Amino acid sequence: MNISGQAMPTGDGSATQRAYNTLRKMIVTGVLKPGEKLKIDGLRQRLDTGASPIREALSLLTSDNLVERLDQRGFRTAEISAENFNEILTLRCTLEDLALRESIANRTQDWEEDVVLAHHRLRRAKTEGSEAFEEVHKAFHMALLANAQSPILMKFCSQLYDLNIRYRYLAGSALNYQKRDVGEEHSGILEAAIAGNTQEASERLLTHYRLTGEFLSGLLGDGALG
Amino acid sequence: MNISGQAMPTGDGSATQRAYNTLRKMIVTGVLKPGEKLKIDGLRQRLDTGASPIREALSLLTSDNLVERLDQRGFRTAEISAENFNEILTLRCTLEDLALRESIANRTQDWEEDVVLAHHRLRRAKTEGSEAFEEVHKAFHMALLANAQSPILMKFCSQLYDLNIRYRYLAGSALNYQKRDVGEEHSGILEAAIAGNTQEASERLLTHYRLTGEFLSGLLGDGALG
DNA sequence: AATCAATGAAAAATCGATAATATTGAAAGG
DNA sequence: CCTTTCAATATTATCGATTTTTCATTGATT
Repeated sequence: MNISGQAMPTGDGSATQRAYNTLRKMIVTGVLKPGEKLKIDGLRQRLDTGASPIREALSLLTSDNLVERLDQRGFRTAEISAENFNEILTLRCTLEDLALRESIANRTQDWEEDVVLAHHRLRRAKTEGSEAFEEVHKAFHMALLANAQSPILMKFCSQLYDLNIRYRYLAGSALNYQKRDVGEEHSGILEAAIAGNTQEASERLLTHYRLTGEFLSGLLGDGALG
Repeated sequence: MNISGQAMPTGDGSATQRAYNTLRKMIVTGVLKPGEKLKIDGLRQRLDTGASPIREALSLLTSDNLVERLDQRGFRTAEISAENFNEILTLRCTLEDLALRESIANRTQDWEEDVVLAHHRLRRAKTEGSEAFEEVHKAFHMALLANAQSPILMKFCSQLYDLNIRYRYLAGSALNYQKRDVGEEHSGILEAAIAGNTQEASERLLTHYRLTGEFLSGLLGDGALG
């Protein structure tokens, strides 16, 4: 398991793992649209690989809730909906809250350093919305939770993070209209966490998520997405 | 998705799905031991099918945390440990508590009938420990949660249920030495749930899990398992 | 006009064979 | 005696071809 807690194949070892990484990115970033039929042959050509790696990668993605498998009728990307989004947001808040509190309860110097480092990288990554930014953003949030010593919980959080970020990508540039100081929000969470201030860290984290959540939820309700 | 909320292939349609169902059962029931190497060729012969369905089934099981995928070194069943067990128990209690409360909050006549029916089938299934019993037992617990209207949460609970039941199977007959009236525990949960008594239902459910949990945890600590 | 069955095309699922990779065990060297 | 190296073996991963299933279209029948 990698740093994010996701059961993500490492690097570019096998064709299956390359396919998994590529497809996951394509779905999360919206290159493959929600509900889109995923034809094996099309993907095979697109990723320049055989059918077996594609099928295996899609099987893995099925259990990440990013792909649906229809018995004998192939695969398609998961649909989006306001209900689905709200479910993700709610679960995320519950599980990350749990993980963060546990993480802080177990806090060690090593963990504090990891979190500070992750935060530094996040600050350095200027362009919000870019692929590089999203990567360090996720890394920061996962680092906060990593000390909970709970691999399954981490995996759930990582999965939910990806499901959520998919909606962020779909909203695209609309998100930039938000008048928020996200950097300030991150710093606040970091400070509270390393100070061992569980309650405040949790509140700040959940607010951080809910602010984006309400905004996206509004877009979904208007039918601006999908 | 089926009644349990698990992303389980339906029936015996494709070879992949048969393989998935069979392998999952074999792992959960301990026919395949924890940490055991899963050689493609061996399974291929054992299940009388090709390598592709086996590999796909194993990929699916990977994301259920029942199988580990080692880059270019094949598959093996997930290891067991006291930490892993405790993590499963803790998460299960948190998530099922959440789901049950939501389920009760949304309660409808249809749901009540579903739960009563599931409970009846559970009572009728005499022989505890048998495969048939375990099936209706899971069905009962999932029925309790089903009304939470939260597919992802259901899937998590179903997954955790299977992970947990695996330890129960490994403990095997040792469990029978417990002096408990499990039937009474189930009835208590049922009554509280359909009466809309959220707090009591939740407490009874968690006690139900923790009683078994403590017992199993004891066995694990003694090194009686694994 | 609507329903149903047959047909052909498209796609998915599966198989068998091959290529790539890891593991094992024996021999050589320190 | 232990470690390292290398070849033989076992196993995984992947490909290309075949089989099976689904889907869409057409034409017949009620």
